[in-house]
Amino acid sequence: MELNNTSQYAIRILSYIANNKDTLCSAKELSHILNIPYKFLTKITTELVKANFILSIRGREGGYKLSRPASEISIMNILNHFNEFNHQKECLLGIGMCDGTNKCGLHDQWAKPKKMIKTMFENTTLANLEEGNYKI
Amino acid sequence: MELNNTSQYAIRILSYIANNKDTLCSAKELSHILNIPYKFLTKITTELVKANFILSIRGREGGYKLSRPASEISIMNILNHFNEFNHQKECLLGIGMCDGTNKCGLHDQWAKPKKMIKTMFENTTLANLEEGNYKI
DNA sequence: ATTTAATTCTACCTTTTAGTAGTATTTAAA
DNA sequence: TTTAAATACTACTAAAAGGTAGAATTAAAT
Repeated sequence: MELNNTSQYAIRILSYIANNKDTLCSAKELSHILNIPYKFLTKITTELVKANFILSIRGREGGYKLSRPASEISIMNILNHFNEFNHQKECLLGIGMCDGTNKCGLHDQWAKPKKMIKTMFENTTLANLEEGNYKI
Repeated sequence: MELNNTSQYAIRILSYIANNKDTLCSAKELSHILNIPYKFLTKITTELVKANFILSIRGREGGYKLSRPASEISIMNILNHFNEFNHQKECLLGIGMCDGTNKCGLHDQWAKPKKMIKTMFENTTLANLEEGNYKI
């Protein structure tokens, strides 16, 4: 009932980069400030580059920056890429597809919170995380 | 963003036992009907016995039954036992405690859905899963 | 040109979760 | 009293997630 480490890290990385759009962010900097193991972080950023969330500039003075406006990257976009929350009809109890005609014991109770979370993840973008003094 | 296998199995096992309160349920029967590997199932039922959700009757003709009325076992009770959803103040982004004065970027957005899920898990008991032809 | 500091690639190690195997214990039926 | 069928215990294996190591590549600064 929580996000896995990789997804959490990915959101925090992208969020930090979004908040520093005027400068390139190096892996070293990200690792220090976000307190994410350097080697694990670079593994994730490399994937974020391939998924086109960020662009990388290689070589000395290189680093990362967003590939598009922060307002165009939703939390749902990120989670989908890491296979979190993209099993729309998957059952809370893991018995396969769950719909009105063929549902698990928790289907009805789960429907409303699930929808709420889905909407929240879709409507929240990196731009929403920009202002404010949040934990990092 | 989903329940782990063990928790899912536990809920389904308890739910089935609740629905068959007039007979003892054997591990063999549970394994067959719920399609859960026998050995893994007995590992879980043994834990459910220790946690006092169910009673076991050993020996030939033995099996399991609820240790108390289905209405007194909530989904939250079960999840708490398996360490799902018992980190009340844990942050969605995994940066530790999250409250009004010290919060992560998603704290405010997450608050409402989280509360809703919590309430749902607390208010739903095995008795609520009894009637109806749900997937098993 | 060389050095330095950055990203990328390939491969491995560690921890947690999921699942299996075999045996011991218990108890009712035969 | 033996046997069959049930739960319980201990230990192991497999897969997935989390994390590390080291070398290769890139490109600006010197």
